[in-house]
Amino acid sequence: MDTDLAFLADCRTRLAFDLVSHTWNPVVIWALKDGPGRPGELRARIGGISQKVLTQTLRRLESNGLVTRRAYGGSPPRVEYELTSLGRTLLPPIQAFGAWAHDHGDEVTRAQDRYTREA
Amino acid sequence: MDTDLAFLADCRTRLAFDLVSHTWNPVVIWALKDGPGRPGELRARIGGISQKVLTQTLRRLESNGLVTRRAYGGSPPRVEYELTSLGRTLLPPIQAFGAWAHDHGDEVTRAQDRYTREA
DNA sequence: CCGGATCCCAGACGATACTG
DNA sequence: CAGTATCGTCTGGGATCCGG
Repeated sequence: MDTDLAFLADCRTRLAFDLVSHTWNPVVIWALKDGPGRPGELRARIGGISQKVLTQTLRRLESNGLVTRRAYGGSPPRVEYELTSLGRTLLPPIQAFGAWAHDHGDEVTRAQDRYTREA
Repeated sequence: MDTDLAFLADCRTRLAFDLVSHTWNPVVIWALKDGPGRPGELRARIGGISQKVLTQTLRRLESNGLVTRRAYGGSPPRVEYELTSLGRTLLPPIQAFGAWAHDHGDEVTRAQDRYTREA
């Protein structure tokens, strides 16, 4: 019963999955793993994310206590985002998925192809 | 650079996150972890999932090669879903998130409260 | 350079009713 | 009991323009 079903019925668990279930959350977290970053810089590291969505994502992460936003006034404006210690604790689980993807990604792709062909 | 950025730029990695980023995917996978299950039964185990969404989710998992669907004809109809071996390899990563939620879920909740109060 | 405001689309999810 | 169809809602995400 420990890691059994209460496991998923548990609200906190759902909460954790919500964190990952936003497409860009894990991507942005990972992009910050090596240290603070500025929005423009992050956009460059991550490919294919619009500026608006990046901001949204960072704000969301901030509201969850995973990221801090520091603004230095002035012109041009300068902003830096950084993982909190809480945010850093999420790196290993994210990494676990990355490793899984590395090991089994092809199988999923093949399964999809097979499924499509049979349909 | 290994687990660095190519990590997330990689399409296969995105693919893995897509698997989890559907709200119900991990929940259903976890509900199947102890063996095959019938839809009605699964709905009972999982709380708050509609029948339609459960079917959708199972089909999606099937199309990704994570679950098999076996139909025994007759009346009343009998169907069983079961994790594939590929699907089972996803259990540890999912469990990693569950563990994280168990350990840090409260902190996220508190962070959210703090954020809301400040806003 | 940052990021807010707006318009727009796709799809995830729910409720219900209906077929086999 | 399993599954489909339909209708409706809501939100994530993309594109773009504008202001600080």
